[in-house]
Amino acid sequence: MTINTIPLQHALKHNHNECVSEAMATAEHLCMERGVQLTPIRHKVLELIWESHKAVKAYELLDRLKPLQKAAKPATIYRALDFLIDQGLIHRVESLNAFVGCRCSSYQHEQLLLICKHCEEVEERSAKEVMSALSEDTQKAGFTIHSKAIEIHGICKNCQNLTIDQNQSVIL
Amino acid sequence: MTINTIPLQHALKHNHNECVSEAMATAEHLCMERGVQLTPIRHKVLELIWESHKAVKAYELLDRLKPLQKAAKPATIYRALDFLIDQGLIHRVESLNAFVGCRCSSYQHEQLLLICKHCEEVEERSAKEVMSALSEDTQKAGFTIHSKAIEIHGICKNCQNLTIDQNQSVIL
DNA sequence: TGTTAAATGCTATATTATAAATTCTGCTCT
DNA sequence: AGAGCAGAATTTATAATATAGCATTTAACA
Ligand SMILES: [Zn+2]
Ligand SMILES: [Zn+2]
Ligand SMILES: [Zn+2]
Ligand SMILES: [Zn+2]
Repeated sequence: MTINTIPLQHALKHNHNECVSEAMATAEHLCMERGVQLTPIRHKVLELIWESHKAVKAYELLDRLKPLQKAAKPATIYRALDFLIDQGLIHRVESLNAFVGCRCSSYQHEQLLLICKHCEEVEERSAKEVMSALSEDTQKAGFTIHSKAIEIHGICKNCQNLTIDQNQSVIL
Repeated sequence: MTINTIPLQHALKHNHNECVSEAMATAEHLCMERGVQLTPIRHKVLELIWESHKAVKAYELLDRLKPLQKAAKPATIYRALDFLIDQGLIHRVESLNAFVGCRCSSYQHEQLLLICKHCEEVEERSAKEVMSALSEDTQKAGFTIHSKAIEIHGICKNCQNLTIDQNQSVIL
C-alpha cells in the first residue's frame, strides 16, 4: 500500500466540464448584458483559470497563454485579470497572490474562501452568519466596510477523507 | 476652512509612547520566557513597526533600518519579520503585503484586521462571534482550519468623525 | 576552550506587479 | 470613403516584493 503523493485533483471526481461551460456561459452572458467586451484574450485567460479549482498565479497563466498568444507579456495577463476581477468573474486570493474562478458571479455576493493546503483547491462560501457577525462587530467599532478578504487555510473535506481512507497514513 | 489632506496620525491623539513601551516590554518578556533571542536587529525592527499603527512594508522598514544597521539587506528584514511573526509579535497583512504590531501577543488569539483606507491604520479585533460563526461554517464544510486571514478594508471611526467635523466635506 | 547552533552578512536571483508610450482595431460621424 | 475617437493590445522598461545558498560571526554551553 503506497501513499498517494500525486498532486490531487478533486476536480476529477466531478464533471468539471460542467463547471467550465457554466462559468464561461455566465461570463459571456454577463459581459453581453453589461456592454463590456469579453475579448478573445480575456476569454482565454478565464478558461485557463477555470482549468481547475486551484488558485493560479499570474505568471503561470502567462506561461500557459503564451503558446496561444505569442505576444503575451505580464501586462497582457494583468490587464485581463483586472478586467475579470472588475466584472466579478474571478477572485484574487490575497494570501496566495493568485486567482480563482468565481462560481456565483451572476449575483452580488460576499464570500469567504476555504483554501486547502493539500490539494490547493479553493472553495467559495457565502457564510451568511459569518458576514452578519462581521457587520455587527465592525459597526460596534464604528468602521465602514468597503471590501473584505476572508481567507481560511487548512485541509478540505476530500483531503481529510483521503488520508483516512489510506490506512491512517495521515501525513498532514 | 481647508480640508485636511495631511497624512493622518490618529496615534497623535493618544499616548502612543505607552503603546510602544508596552509592546516592547511584552516582547522582551515573552522572548525571555520562551528562551528565544530578541536580538538588537529584531528589537529595532519591532520598534520601527511600532512607530505607528499603520501597516508597514518590508522595504520601507529596510530603508529605516539602514541608517542604524549599515549591513541591512532585504534578507535582514525578512528574517527579522519571520521571527517576529513566529513569536506572534506582529501580524502580516496579506492584502497589503505589509506588517503591523500585535497588541495582544501575550495570549493566544485569533483576530480580524480593520484596515482604514484613509489613515491606513490597522485595528485588531478578536470578534468572538465572527470566529465562532466561522468555526461553525467551516465545520459544515468539513474543513479543518489551520490559519485565518480576515482583513476588512474601509473607513475607521476616527476618519469618519473627521470628515463629519469638517463641515460635511466628505470626500471618501 | 572547543563545539555547536543560531544569527547575520553577502551576493545573487526569483517572483509579482506596474508605468508609459505606441500601435492596432472597431466604431461613429460627416 | 475617410477622419476622428476610444478601448484594447503591444512593447519596453522597471518597480516592488521575496527567497536561496553559502560564508562568516556570535553566543550558548559542556
Ligand atoms: Zn469543477
Ligand atoms: Zn484538499
Ligand atoms: Zn498607539
Ligand atoms: Zn482612518
